[in-house]
Amino acid sequence: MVKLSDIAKKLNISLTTVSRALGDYSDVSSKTKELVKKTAEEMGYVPHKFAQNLALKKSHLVGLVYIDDQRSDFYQSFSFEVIAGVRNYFGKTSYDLIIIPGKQKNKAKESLKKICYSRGIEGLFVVGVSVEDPYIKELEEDFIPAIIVDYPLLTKKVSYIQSNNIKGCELVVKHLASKGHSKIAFINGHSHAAISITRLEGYKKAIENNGFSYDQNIVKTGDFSEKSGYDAVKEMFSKKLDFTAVFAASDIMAVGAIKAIKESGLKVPDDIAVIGFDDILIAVYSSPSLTTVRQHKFDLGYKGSRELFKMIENPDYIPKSKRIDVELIIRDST
Amino acid sequence: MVKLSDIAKKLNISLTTVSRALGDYSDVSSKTKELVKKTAEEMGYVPHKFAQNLALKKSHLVGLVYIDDQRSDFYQSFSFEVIAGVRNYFGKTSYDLIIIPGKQKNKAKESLKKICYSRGIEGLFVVGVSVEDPYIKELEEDFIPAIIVDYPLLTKKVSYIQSNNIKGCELVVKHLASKGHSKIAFINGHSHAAISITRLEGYKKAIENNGFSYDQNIVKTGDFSEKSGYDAVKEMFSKKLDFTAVFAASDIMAVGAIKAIKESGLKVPDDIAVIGFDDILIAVYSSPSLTTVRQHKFDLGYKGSRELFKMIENPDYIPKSKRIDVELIIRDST
DNA sequence: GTTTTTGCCCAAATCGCTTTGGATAATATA
DNA sequence: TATATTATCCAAAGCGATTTGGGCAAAAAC
Repeated sequence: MVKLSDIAKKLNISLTTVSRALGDYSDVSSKTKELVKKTAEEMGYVPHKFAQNLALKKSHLVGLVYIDDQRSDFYQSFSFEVIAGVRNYFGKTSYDLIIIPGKQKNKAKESLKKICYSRGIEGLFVVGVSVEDPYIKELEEDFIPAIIVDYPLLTKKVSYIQSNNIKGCELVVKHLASKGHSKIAFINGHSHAAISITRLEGYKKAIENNGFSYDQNIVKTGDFSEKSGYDAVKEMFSKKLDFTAVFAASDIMAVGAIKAIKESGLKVPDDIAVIGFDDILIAVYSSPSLTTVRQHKFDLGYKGSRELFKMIENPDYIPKSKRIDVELIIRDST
Repeated sequence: MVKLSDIAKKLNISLTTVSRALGDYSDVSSKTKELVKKTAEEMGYVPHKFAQNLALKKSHLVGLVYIDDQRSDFYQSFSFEVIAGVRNYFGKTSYDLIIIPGKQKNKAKESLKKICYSRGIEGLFVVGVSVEDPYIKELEEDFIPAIIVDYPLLTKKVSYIQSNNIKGCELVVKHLASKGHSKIAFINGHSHAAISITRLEGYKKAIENNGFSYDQNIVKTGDFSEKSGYDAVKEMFSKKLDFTAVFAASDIMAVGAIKAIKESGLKVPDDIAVIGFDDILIAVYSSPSLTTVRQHKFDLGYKGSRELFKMIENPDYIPKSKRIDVELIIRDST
């Protein structure tokens, strides 16, 4: 590896001058600058980031915290796209993305703080951690700028971003209402996810806004899995509850719901309409294809990163929480 | 941040001794060692990796190169799981994973070499790059240990890992044969993917092994997209070609094939059986659910990383290419 | 009672870069 | 002509660790 001192030696000038020439400082003559730059190029000089970072006390590193639990079908689709947004945004900056090691069986998680301090990480982008994740506790200590997806934590250094869930619910109910549905069952996700609360709230609000009455009986709690969607519908059938549409808080649960409905000899959407939430890949390929609320996952990552970037670059910046617009994607299940 | 010198000052011993005590060197008395360790703990000392790396000339960084092209449904499912394996493996080592910036529109990709050199990256895990990707050219220069998924490049420092595609094809044909099929159409992926060649070869071999004859007419080339699977089947229908089963080189194309078959009023699997490749999420949720060759994506990542690790730790190690076993997952489409 | 070994500790150099605080010579000002 | 500016350049001090090569006293060997 060629280093500054190599260039200096070759050109018979000081290392300092080489450094300053490459940095376009004004106290280097343009002749020298050009010469240095040309030689640097020729010699294939590439600055050594570690050394730079050490000297500058800046790591230019953003940590990426995410879940890749194999059992979680959802995060596979969701996180990947969010991360694509993060990657895209930071790809344009001078920051690199480093993956924070995930859970290791047997081994207790290393503390976030240690990980960050030891690598000089300057900010954290967090997606897919659940309420009880120990990382959340640490984040609350407010020791590093961070942006969290779907977990409402707002402190001096930490903020969050999420889709406009309330609007999503409103869109769903309005759409179903326009199709003549008034008895809309709701299958919510588990309470480990902060969004579940919001979505329930959104559902209630939308039900009322559209002049329907909230019926506790047709509101079920699943766990975002296909089976839980399936079970919820089965249960409502067995109780002979009255509903003509099912709104599931995730596409995967919606798919489960459809399965249960089909098994009962009913048709989607003719007998019962089904709507999901997320618009992950499955929504397109399920049959019937799924009407759903699209979350702009890439944007969650991209715009969240933009906010994080501001926080990192300007320590005085007070972060705001962000809300990303959602969109109703109408397909064959309604 | 507390550093070695802080501990040294507090304990009134030299910085050297502190460093060596923490490093468990034998030339430090056990009394001092304990004392140092205790104080380090108390003071919340965390070693500064940059400084360590600078001194050790080791970055402990592995670069992750992958595609997150939004149009590519496949890589979303595939890469994520592979990366999960990579993350899991390296999570157990002292190496961190850094994400190599992806393509930026307008901006030419920075050369891999520069990226690696400037960050001192010690190895590369590559997944999802296509044949004509400029990165591949650079990798051929053999400048850094690397493992590539599904691209057969074997040099002194670079190796690859892939599923046992040949066996996958064999399993498929044998399974279909056992169901009484002998006219098995094949929809291959595009030739930008190195695996397409292997899979075609595997198909041919399997066809012959099972005593059938290879019929050029029912072998089509798609591009891994749903539409291409759909089109291929439509075309074969329009040509009134004779086949009772379709083997698609990807689940997504298989889904397209199913769609085309259904549209023609035929039933899957009763009239025509369909088999895919990959076993991505969609396979479970499509209807009928898809019989497919499961690639153990996590293993590709995990075992590939293990090989990469060896290559990094031991520069003399001659890398071998790896083959990961596949598994036929029988569902409702056959 | 010397000499050697051993145990324990540390000053200083190094990794590759940035930055501070002059130094020097050329140019402008008085 | 003497002085003040300005334009260029550079030596040296960090950044926070590791490592080399002694140093020194106590213990072991002679």
